[in-house]
Amino acid sequence: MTTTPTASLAERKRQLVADELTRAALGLLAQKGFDAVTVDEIAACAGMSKRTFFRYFASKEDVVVQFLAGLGAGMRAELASRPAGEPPSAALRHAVRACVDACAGQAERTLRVVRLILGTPALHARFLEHQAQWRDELAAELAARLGLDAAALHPRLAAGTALTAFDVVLQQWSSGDGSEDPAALTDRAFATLAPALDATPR
Amino acid sequence: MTTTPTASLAERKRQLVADELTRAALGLLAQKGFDAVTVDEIAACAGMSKRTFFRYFASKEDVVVQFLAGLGAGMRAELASRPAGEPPSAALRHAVRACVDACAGQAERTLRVVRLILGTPALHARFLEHQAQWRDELAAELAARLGLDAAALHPRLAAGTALTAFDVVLQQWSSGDGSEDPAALTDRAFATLAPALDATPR
DNA sequence: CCTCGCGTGTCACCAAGTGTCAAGGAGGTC
DNA sequence: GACCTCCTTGACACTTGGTGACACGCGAGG
Repeated sequence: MTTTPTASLAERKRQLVADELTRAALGLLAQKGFDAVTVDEIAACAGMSKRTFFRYFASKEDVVVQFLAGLGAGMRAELASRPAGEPPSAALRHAVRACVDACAGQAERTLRVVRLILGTPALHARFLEHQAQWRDELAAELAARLGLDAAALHPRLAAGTALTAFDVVLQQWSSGDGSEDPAALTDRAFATLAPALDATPR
Repeated sequence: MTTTPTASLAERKRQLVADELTRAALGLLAQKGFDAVTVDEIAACAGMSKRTFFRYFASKEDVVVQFLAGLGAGMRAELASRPAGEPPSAALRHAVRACVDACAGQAERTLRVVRLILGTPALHARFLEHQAQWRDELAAELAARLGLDAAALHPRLAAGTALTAFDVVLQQWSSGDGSEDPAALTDRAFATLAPALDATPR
């Protein structure tokens, strides 16, 4: 049940196809723009049919946005792994930093994708939708840390505020030439926001 | 205020048709769900053709989201009209309050629309896209007030944080039975966030 | 009476997705 | 090697969102 070699093989084959589709898609989309490329084109460029594309990605937006899919999970995991005594501002800062550092790690690739997303309304919308999901998850994690109700105002506000910082940092980073250090931007943002994040909820 | 009567007449006719389409759409969508209603249906219910629908609304999402379209402009106008000496937290609070009060003014209608939006991924995405636009506008206004660069970190953070508050308040309000006072929620949220909004940018 | 402008309906068309079915390859059994 | 089974894929048809082109009807003004 754990990891039979056959399952692992099938899984790797699947991953291979997905990677090829992603590669073809990112290349074409970055070059010609989101609306000017059809799914048929992407599939043909990857050497398969449109139907296969949709077996791997739920939508044309998905192939771009899923490139960032792991970030949300990583952020929540990082937040969950922070020591319990740490103030929320520091814990959230580390969580966002985990994300930002992952992005900065493959800077040129990430920059291309982020610019594509921020410059394409349809993609931006999907990205924000993902972020809304992350916000709920971060809020739940935060509520657990603080012993509060997950539906309360404060954890949601704090999670949303932290994600706003992430958003602004991405925007700032991608609008420049990429030379600005996103980690430093993140720390500056959290220095401003810390008092609100650590406030005692009434 | 009114310009020439002829232009006003055409404008009012247009508005009439748009209202009829909106009415038909909101009725059907709230009743059957977003995906279960086709544009053909909406148009037929309003007594016109699909083509006409798309002459009034850019997309199926638009007919729902445009119902809230004025909010962003109202928020920015309110922010612009606040006295220059007021601290950012108070000015932003009043701006968001203007929005929230407008929503609370037609509570049952707004609640229906907001629940529809928050419960439909496609609509939620479009809504967030609008909000991103508002954020840029609020940041620009704020930068002008504070004499900062509109692309700087601080105005964007403050605008995003204020909108997070708006978002959380809407979410909280719509998830309850509507009896909770959104204005009070807004004030509580801003009480937490104020120190971050009024912080001096470095 | 004509015609000009405007809004609308009709039709054709493209692209995003989805359901369905048949073909083919990888692996296991006799 | 023959057979069977599972899984992936391609081909095709279909629905729906959305757009472009054109024709029709109608009121205003010559």
